[in-house]
Amino acid sequence: MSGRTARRRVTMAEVARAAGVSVMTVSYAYGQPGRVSDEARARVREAAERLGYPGPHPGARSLRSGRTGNLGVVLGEHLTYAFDDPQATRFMSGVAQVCADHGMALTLVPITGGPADVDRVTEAAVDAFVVWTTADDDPVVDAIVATGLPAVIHGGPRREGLSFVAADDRAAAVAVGREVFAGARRPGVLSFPLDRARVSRLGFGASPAHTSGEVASSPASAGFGGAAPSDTGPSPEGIDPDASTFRVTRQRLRGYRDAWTGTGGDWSRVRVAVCSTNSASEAEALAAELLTGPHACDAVAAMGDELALGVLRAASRLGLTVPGDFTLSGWDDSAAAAPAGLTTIAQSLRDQGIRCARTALGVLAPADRDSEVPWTLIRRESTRRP
Amino acid sequence: MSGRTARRRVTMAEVARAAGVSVMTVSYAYGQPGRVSDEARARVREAAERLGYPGPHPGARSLRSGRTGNLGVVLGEHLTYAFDDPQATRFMSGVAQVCADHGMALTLVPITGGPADVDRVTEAAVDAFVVWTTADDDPVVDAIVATGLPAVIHGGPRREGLSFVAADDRAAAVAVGREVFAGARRPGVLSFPLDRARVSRLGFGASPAHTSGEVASSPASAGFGGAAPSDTGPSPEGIDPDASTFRVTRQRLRGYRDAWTGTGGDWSRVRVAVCSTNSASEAEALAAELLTGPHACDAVAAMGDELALGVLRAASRLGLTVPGDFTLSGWDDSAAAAPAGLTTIAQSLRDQGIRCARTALGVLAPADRDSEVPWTLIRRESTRRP
DNA sequence: CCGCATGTGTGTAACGATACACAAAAAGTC
DNA sequence: GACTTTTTGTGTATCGTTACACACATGCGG
Repeated sequence: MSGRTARRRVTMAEVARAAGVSVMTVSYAYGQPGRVSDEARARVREAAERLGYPGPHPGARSLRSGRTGNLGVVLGEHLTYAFDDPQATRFMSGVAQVCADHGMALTLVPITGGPADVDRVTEAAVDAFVVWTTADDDPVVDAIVATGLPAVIHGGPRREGLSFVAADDRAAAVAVGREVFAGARRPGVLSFPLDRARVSRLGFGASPAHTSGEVASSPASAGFGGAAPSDTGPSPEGIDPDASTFRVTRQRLRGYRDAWTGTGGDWSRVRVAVCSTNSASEAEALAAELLTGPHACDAVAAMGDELALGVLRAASRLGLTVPGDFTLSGWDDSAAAAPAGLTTIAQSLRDQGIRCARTALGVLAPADRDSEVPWTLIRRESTRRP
Repeated sequence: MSGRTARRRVTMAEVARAAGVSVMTVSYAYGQPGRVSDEARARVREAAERLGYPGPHPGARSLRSGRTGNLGVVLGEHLTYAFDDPQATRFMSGVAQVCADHGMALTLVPITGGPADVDRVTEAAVDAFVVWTTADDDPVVDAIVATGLPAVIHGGPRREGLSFVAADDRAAAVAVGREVFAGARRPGVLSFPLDRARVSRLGFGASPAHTSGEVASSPASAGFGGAAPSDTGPSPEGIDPDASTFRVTRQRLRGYRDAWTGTGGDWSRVRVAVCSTNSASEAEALAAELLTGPHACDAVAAMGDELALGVLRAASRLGLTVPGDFTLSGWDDSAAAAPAGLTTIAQSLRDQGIRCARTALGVLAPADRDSEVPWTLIRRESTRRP
C-alpha cells in the first residue's frame, strides 16, 4: 500500500527558483556557505527543506569539481580481511581516524582475488588510494598507478608513482631471528604465503640458482582459494626467500636467514613451513609438523603473532613447553602476545595507517613521504632459553 | 625532477576516435562488454591502453546512470568504531562479504559526533545505506531517510522508510537476567550509554512519572566527547529504562527489569551503572563501585562481553571470585567469553551484517525485510551460583 | 572624491559519461 | 526466398552540478 513512489530527484534549479535566487547561490550555499549572505543561505535552506531537496548530487558534483570526498583503500586480500584480520583492522583504524579528521568518507574497494578486481579499482570514485601490502605481480597495483591518483602503499611492492611506507622488515627479522635462534640447533620458520598462489607447504631453506635482486618473478595466476593441496611439480622442498613475491614475506625470510647464517648456520637446514593464510588454526597444523619427527625444531620464528599462537596451541597439544622444549617468536605485538609471554616485533600499525592516509591526502609534508617506520624488539619469556 | 605532470584526463571520445569506433561503442565496451563484438572490444581496449585512458569517470557515470556501485555504512559512533569495536567489526565483516559478492564498494561515512555528520551523509555517493544502531533523536537518521535511498538499520531506531533488523533484545535480556539474577539479593546492571550525551553515572533503577511508550524524548545535544563529568541537575540516581534513547539499551534495561521484578524484586533497589563507552577499562572502574560498599552487588548483568570482562578484572583486583562472590553475565558471546566461562547471549553479528547488506541491496525477498534475528542464551560458569 | 579591497549575486559553459531510439547486418525459421 | 529475430554499431540529448568571469554594492584610507 505505502509503496515508495519513485520520486524524481529535485534539482538545484528548482530550489533556486523557489528561493528566488540564482542557481549559483544555491550551489554556494551548500559548497561554500561563507560565500553567500546569511539571509540568502537561510532562504535556500528553507526552500530546499520545503521541496525535499536532498543536497547536491554527489556524482554531478564530482564530475564538475573533480573531487569525490572519498579515500579509497585497497587490500591485497579479500574485502572481509579489513575486518577479520587483527593487524589489518588496526591499520584501518588509523586510516579511519584520518578520514574522520578530514571529513572524508572511507571507501573499501571490493577485492575478491578474481579478475574483476582491476575493474573495481578503475571504477572507484576516490581522490586517493591507500594500499595494503600485496604481491609484486598483482595487477591491481598497476590499475592503481594507471588512475594517476595519489596513492600510498603499505608494505610493498615499491612502484614508481606510489609512495611507500613500511618498517625495515629485514632488519627487524634479523633482530628477532637472532633472539629466537640463539642457542638453537634445529631452527624453523613459520612463514606467510610466498606468492599469490598462496600454497601452504613444508620444506627447507634454499638459495636460487643465480642470485637475484629485489624483485622476483612468478607465474601470475589464481585467486585466493586456489591453493592446490599437493604440488606434484619439481621438488617443493627448497624455499628461497628471494623467490617470494610478497615484499614483506621476502624481507622477513631474508632477515631470518641472515640471522641464522650470521652465526655460521646453514640456511638449507632450516625447516620452513608456509601458511596459506594468516590464521592460528592452519599454523597449528603446520606447527605440529615442525615440532615432531627426527628434525623437530627447537626454535620457531613465526611471521605473525596469530601464527605463533597457533604454534603454542600445537605445543600444548603435543605436551611441549615454551621455552623449555623450543623457543618461539611472533610479530606485531598483538593483544594476546603479552599474556602469552611471546617475544615479538612491535610496530604501531595504527600509526602507519595514519601516516599512509595523511600522505595520500597530501596533508603530510613531502619530506615525510617514502618513509620507514619504527619497530622494536620485545623480549619475553618465549625466547628465554633455560 | 620527475614531478608528476598534471596530465589531463583522457576522455572516452578520444579513445573512440583512436579506435575508429563511436563513443557509444567505447561506453558499451566498458559497461556492457557483451553488447559489443569481441573485435570491437579488443580495438577499444588497445586504444585505451595506448592513450592511458583510465576507464569511465565514476562521477560522470553515476550522474548519468544513477548508480554508484557503493554501499554506504553509517555508524552511530565515531568512524574508527568500525574497526575498534569487536562487535561492530563482526557486523562489518558480514557487510563486507555481501559487498564483495556483488562487486560493490563499501563506503564508510565519516561520523564524528559533530554537526557536520548530517552533511557527510547527504554528500555520500552511495546506492543504499546500512546503519548501525544509534539514538532515536540522531539527526543523521533523518538525513538518511531524506536521501530517499534504500536503507536498513540494525538495532534501532525504527523509522518509517527504513528497514529494520534486530534481535528481540528485551526477551533476550529477560532470559539472561533471570539466569544471572537467580538467587541474588542485591542485583546490579552495567549498561551502555542511555542517550547521545553518553554520560557515565551510577544510580538505582527508577520508573518514569507517567508510563511511556516505545519512544522517549531527550534533549538532543552534544557529540561523543561531551560527557559532562558531573551532572548537577536533579537527582542523578533514578535510571529509567524507558528514558533511554538508544533502542538496544532501552530494551535490554527493560528486559533486565522484567527479569528482576518478575520474581517479586523491586527495580528501584537494583544498582545501575552506566558506561559512556563500550570499553573494558571504564567498566572496570564502574564495577569497582558496584562490587564494594554496603550495597555490594551479588549479581551483575552487563550489556556487553567487553563490559563483563572489565567486571572480571575489577573482581580479580578486589579479590572477589565469580560465581563465588557474585554472578555475572555478558552479551554477544565474543571470543573471550568462552575461555572466561561467561554466561552470555549469543547472536551472529556477522549474519546480521549480511542480512542488512542484502536487504539494502535489494537481493533479499521483501518478505525477509523488517526481520527479527535469532539469539541464544549460553549458560556458563559465571552464573552457576554455588 | 578617487582608488582599491572586500562581499555578494548572477549567467554561461563545460565536466564525461550513458539511456534511448534507431539502423544495418547477420542469423535463424518455415 | 520472405520473414522474423538477434547481434552490433551509431547519433543525440541530456544527467545536475561547479568553475569562471563578471557586475555591482559597500567600506575605507588618503
